[in-house]
Amino acid sequence: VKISDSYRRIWAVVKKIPRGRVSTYGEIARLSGLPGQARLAGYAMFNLPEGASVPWHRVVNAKGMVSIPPRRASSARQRKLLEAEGVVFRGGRIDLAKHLWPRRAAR
DNA sequence: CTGGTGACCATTA
DNA sequence: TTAATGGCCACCA
Repeated sequence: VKISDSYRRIWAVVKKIPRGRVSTYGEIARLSGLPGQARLAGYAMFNLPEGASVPWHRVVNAKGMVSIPPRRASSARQRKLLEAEGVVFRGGRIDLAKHLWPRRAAR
């Protein structure tokens, strides 16, 4: 399996997300030095090696929702894992203002 | 090489 | 508020 350098950088950033917090694909891409490549971040999660110590479940889309197609088993698992960490879902969405990592700088 | 796909996103209507 | 649109780009047949 060919693993690109971009994947490694993305995974390294995802590892930094603290328990009980979440980040978005776009944020992860930006923090990985790959601005505008949110889709690549999603691809990197999809292609995670089994058993990798990467908290993939703490990455959601910009709307604060689980972005894995419901037909995939990991979709329900992601929500379960997050709730177990204290992340609150409200109508299928997470309040990013409260759980997003890193915190948005005041603008 | 070309074209289709996707665990995305900001903008516009 | 939701829905469509265009941009993004690695991967694969």
